[in-house]
Amino acid sequence: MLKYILLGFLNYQPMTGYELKSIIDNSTMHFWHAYHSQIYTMLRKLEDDGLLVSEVDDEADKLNRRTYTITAAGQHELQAWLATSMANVAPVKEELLVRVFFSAQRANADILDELRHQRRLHQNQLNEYRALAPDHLQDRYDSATQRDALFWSSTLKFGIAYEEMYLAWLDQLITTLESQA
Amino acid sequence: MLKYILLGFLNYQPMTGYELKSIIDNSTMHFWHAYHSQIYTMLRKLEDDGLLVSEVDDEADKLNRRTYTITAAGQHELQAWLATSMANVAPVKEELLVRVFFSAQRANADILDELRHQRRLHQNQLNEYRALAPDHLQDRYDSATQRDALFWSSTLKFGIAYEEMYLAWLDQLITTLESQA
DNA sequence: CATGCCATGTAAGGGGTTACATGATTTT
DNA sequence: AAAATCATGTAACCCCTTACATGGCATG
Repeated sequence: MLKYILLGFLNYQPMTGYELKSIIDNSTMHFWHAYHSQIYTMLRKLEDDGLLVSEVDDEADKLNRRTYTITAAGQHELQAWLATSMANVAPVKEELLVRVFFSAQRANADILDELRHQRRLHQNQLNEYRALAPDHLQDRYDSATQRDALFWSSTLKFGIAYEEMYLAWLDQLITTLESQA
Repeated sequence: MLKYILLGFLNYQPMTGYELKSIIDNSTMHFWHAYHSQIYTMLRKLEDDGLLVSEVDDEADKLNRRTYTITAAGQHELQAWLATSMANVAPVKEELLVRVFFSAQRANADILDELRHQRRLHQNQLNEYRALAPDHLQDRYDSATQRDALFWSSTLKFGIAYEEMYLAWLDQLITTLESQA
């Protein structure tokens, strides 16, 4: 998946691994994230596969910044992937639900501590998403269109709806446990 | 995480790998899933670590069914894990959002095909969750209490809320794209 | 006697996580 | 001068996914 995220961003304009890391942290974090170690490794692999080319401008800068550019083969692979259909829904993996599922033997006070802690974290997450201007990404790309902004803001809406759902669920469980005090 | 799911279920009663696979498929699938290859491997590892013990009853059955039982060390490790706090929210990984994010160059008709396809899948998922009786798990465990049922049904509520949220988000995006026809 | 389900495993490859490692530039 | 940020990489380990592989039991 990271493969297509990198191809997707580089399809707008050439970038370094560091810039890609920063953009992923600031724009896809509500549905996909990656470590820098993973990004640099994958960029090398995509270059080996002929989907990207890279160059370091030794003259102009000593930081060894390697700028990656998507190739025609890379663009083709990206479009081919986008055209394929997802056979199944992506499975959810939620650690907190594992903990809740096996919580029957724990004291309500301890469970409530953890739930309230999680509630704060998710409230923070929601606040961060809401603080993002709808066009916070558009400013970074010359080639971004109104249509890009439509899809980007749609994924952000998902992130907001997810956190709102999560908070409502937490509140429901917290209220239930409190009423047993 | 699978480690604690296996310990968690075996904390109710001894079981075989096959039974654990079946129970995971029928009860935690909305927040965690695992392949049988992973389950058998992990059970062996947990036995090596002294958290489980297993035996095959050669006399009574030829199916080589290996029944795992949690040890005191395993119970301790499970409780210790439940007592730790999650430092961060679990990151979401949603392939469909990756696709939507990079969809600007695709035709609306193609995107709508995929979104409607996903809508059907998520509607099916929601219907399945709603069809589960609130006590569908309780019947399987002698030692399950009312309190177990409370937490189990709470995680199921999460699954239902998640799918409802997902459908509402899909409908919103579908409507937006349709209005551009 | 064929199909479907019960039952358990191994192996290869891919992807994700954490830690280690280094060094330049910019800001305070 | 110190601290923060920019910038790139490697290595070990673990987990997940897919495929391969085998064989017993039950039902029609």
